[in-house]
Amino acid sequence: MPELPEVETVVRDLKPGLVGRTIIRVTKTPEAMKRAEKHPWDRILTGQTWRDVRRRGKWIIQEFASGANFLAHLGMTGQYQLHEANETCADHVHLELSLDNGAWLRFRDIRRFGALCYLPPGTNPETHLESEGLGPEPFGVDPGYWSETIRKSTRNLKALLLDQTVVAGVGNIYADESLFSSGLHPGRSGCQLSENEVQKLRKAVETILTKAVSGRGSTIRDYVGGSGLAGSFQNRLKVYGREGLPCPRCKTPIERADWAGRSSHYCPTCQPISRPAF
DNA sequence: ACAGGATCCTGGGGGC
DNA sequence: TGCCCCCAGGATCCTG
Repeated sequence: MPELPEVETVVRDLKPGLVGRTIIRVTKTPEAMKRAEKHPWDRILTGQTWRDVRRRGKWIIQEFASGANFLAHLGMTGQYQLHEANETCADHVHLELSLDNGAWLRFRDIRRFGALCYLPPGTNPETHLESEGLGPEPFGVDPGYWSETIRKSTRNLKALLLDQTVVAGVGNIYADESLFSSGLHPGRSGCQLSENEVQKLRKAVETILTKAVSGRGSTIRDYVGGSGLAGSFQNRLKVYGREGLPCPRCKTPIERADWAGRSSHYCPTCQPISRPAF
């Protein structure tokens, strides 16, 4: 579900309510989540105090004063929210933490594709994620790295953008939007791109994600921020979810086809499959 | 090295 | 109202 802008929004919403707070009780543990590590969560989380909350790719990094880190990934339908003392608990809450100010922090995940990971003191979370293959943040990517990675690959652009080892944080929505913005067809091979095209794509990814962060992300179905507020960027999407509707640039109906096993939305006129002659 | 499919899950929407 | 089928923002694993 959530891509970089949605995860960033959750982090910004949660951070002021978590930093300095202490977990006094763990009232639900994530046994039902296959991608949550097996830990005595009750024992390792109780007493921890948040020192920082930040994002890396689609991961939420919670740094505790003890030096331990607690990582959360929202998968497709994950929600990570702070609740007031009296708020009732929805279905599919897999982790519930009671804080020292009476608030509750709940991790809810309908489809259970999310992940939870605990790193003991001494393990740097960013280094850990990078050792697992996580690629660079999409902001301020070195143009040389980008060109080298994209242009030497025969894979199609949609697959490259979705690959978290190439660049971290892009998912289906913003891959489609970035490709439209740069006039590139999702099925084009990375090695077919000119240097100009590849840099246009790099800038488009950065621009689209920045705008989406400003709009608090896109709420298509389940996504809400850390305070429960929905996103707004879904209203500014130009191709995603707009199959059959006119292209905002040229009025050609937007098409949808599978690339890299994901439904991809694009304008067949503005995003030609072969490189324009001019 | 890469494409494609299956897989982990639940729920919403459309068609009948 | 109900049932069945398809679809979904992620990521991994397997096969060819």
